[in-house]
Amino acid sequence: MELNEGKNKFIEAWGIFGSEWGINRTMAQIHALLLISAEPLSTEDIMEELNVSRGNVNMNTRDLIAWGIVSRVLKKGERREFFQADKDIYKVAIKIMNERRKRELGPVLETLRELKGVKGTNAETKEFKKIISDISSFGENTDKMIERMIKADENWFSGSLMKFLMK
Amino acid sequence: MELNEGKNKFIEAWGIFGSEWGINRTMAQIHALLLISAEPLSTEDIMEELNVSRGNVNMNTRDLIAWGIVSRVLKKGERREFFQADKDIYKVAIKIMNERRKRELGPVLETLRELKGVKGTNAETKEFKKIISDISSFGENTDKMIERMIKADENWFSGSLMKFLMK
DNA sequence: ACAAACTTTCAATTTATTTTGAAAGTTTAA
DNA sequence: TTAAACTTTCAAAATAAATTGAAAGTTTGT
Repeated sequence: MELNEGKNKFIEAWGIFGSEWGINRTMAQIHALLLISAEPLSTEDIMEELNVSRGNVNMNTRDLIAWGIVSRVLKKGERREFFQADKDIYKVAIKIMNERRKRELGPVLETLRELKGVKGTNAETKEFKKIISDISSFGENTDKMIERMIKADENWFSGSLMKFLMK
Repeated sequence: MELNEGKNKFIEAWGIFGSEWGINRTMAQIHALLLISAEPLSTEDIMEELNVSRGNVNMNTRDLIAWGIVSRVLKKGERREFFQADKDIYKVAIKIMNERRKRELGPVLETLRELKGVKGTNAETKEFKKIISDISSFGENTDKMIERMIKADENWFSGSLMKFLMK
């Protein structure tokens, strides 16, 4: 397979994968493009490569930066900004997990905590409180686990425990 | 908080959470409703409770069943079918992970394997092959890890390793 | 201060996804 | 076999999400 065909296939696959997981397709494609690009790319490079508008590139690069997996870089003698993806895929995975933890898990855990305060002692209420409590514990544990992964040594994910788990 | 208000809040929260992760909102809401329901529910019960059409309930209950987290049950003396969710949240999490692994991770890993076959020895190609190889390893490891979790003792997730990880 | 170079915003449009609901299909009991 | 009870399908409609692109905003060099 030729390099160019390969690049296109990767960008396409990454876009589909992202959209299956609730991530905007173009954002995933920009991420893919930056991952496989040796040099940082400008807004115009991305527009051209993916055939999307300036506004779209602007919004999605901002999002990628907010996720902490893409950074702006400046080239000397160049006025405009370039974008560059973090190529350490373990770090990227950790950051994505952590962002989703904060943005999406957080609010649901908050709701679950409230729901534990539902009043009543009849069978129906007990059933409700039981499942809410179960889901809440599970969620809180998952949350803590991810939090610990982040706080731990940066190498945790590629380190010994991970290796043991994935052996 | 009253039970009914609590139920509604849970259904709403679960629906939002699902949709953030690429799961159709109604499907997540039906799942939520079944999770907190002491008795199995019929199609009509669900239609009424969530204000959605018969076709919608039919499609989404089928999906939930395909995911292995909801089952059909028959009540004696009743013609129609009822639906019931698996209330063991650990099992549910494992099943969801496994389904997503098969459906979504699988295809992307397949593509990555193909992409390793890209030809060329120049710097650009090497860069490409390096990142593809990294992503591929990471993906294959994640895949294997989940697979092992499934195959292992059913109690794995609530068992000692999990407890250690989440301590 | 000016204007060129560049970035950001957002209302309007396009595209994608979800939902509806009525018709077709199936099962059951008599 | 018939009809009532129930389930499934799917084209059309409704809704939600992503995208465009031009105008507004900002920064930089002279």
